[in-house]
Amino acid sequence: MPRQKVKLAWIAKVADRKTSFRKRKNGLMKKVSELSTLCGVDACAIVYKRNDPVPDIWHSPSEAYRVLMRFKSLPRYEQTKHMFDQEVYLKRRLAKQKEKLKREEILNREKEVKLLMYQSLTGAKGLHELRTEDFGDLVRLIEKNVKEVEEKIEAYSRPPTAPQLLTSNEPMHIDGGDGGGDNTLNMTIDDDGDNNGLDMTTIEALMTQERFMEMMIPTYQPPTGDD
Amino acid sequence: MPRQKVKLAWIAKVADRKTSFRKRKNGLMKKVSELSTLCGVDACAIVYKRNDPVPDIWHSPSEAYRVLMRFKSLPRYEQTKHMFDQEVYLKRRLAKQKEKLKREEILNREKEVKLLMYQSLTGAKGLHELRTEDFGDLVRLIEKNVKEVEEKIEAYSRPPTAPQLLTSNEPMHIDGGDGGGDNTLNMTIDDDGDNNGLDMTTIEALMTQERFMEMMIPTYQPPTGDD
DNA sequence: AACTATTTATAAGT
DNA sequence: GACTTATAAATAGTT
Repeated sequence: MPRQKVKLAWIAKVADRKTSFRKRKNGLMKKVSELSTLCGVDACAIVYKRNDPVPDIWHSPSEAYRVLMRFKSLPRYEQTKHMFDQEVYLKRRLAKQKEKLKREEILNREKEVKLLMYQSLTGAKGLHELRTEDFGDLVRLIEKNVKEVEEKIEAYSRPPTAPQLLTSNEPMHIDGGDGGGDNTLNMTIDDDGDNNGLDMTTIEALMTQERFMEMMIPTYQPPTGDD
Repeated sequence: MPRQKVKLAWIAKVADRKTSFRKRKNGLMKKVSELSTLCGVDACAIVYKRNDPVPDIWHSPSEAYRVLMRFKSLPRYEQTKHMFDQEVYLKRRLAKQKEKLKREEILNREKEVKLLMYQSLTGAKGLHELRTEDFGDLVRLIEKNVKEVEEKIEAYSRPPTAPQLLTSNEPMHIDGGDGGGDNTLNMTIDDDGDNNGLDMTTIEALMTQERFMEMMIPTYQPPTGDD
């Protein structure tokens, strides 16, 4: 798959197919050999080239034969028990990929909403331009941020003469706790549908508070006359 | 083989071996699948895990069974005809690697001798310091260079009013003709043992000729008073 | 199992 | 087809 990612489909051009076959058969045989050596297991591979009744087989003749006999002596049920087929195999890979995609989509959604929030706060985009489906998520993100800011204020305003004993498994954290790498407003959107009364009025009130905006956006500059 | 190149030997640590087995079996199955899809061939792989009588097998149950029956129906001679075994396989790889090594050694030797030549020419190393076994090769290299320089001089000094008709399969070439990539003094040492009379005196005579040295070494500076 | 630094495998091109 | 090269894939060790 170098130079270009190849589609997993029958190679139409004869020359290309032959070349690919030769290379990949060698690679496969090497892999079988390595697996067998490294892990000390019986393994064999059989490959029939087109128009050639004699297959290429990996493993010493005696061992391959032994492996095959071992297989043949199993009852049919056990033979097919651990067999993959194209469909089962691809379904597994597909399921795995879908899971991965889902994770990525969640992360993307977080970034999307965060961007919306910044755009709203800086006035680059008015709240009336928001799509309805974005609104709920945006509200939840803002609630989360507000809550964290409040916790931060609470933590800082606590009298230093009476330091709270922090337990080791609950350090004073202000991060969303989703395991994100950076420490800047990185928080998950808990999609539990619980919109507890934060509405447009609240948001617009927050937006008028420069102190809040300064905390939310490190690079925010309050409007001055010389702009 | 990431993080560290692994030795092709039985993995002693159980946990490592199990991990490697799982990963590599998956990889192998994927490879068989790809080979089968891309090249449209019948292929199957059978892997017996330790202490498990039921093997993991690649391919749809029906196809794998067909492949195995196809194999079983062959006469024993044909069955073993294309079989690899560890020994044969490793011998092939070894032979290939040895060939490669030989080529590299030849190229290394060329570079070594070329370096000796430069060192001798610049006086960084006196001819009396040369090991006997290097001397023959050095002489042959110098002879080759001299011959090529003479041919070049001949080619340039030919009267332009009577241009020679060059045949297409014999263009005016001054390179050593060994297929080397660059055009700078790249030539093979023909190890035919034919040392036809070029001796220390000839070499030392050449070394006193600044014009020759300038041609041999592009960066050569003739000694001046301000050095 | 997910991640990541590396080594391998390999598609094109020569 | 063998070699080279640039790139995709596999995977050893780590967390």
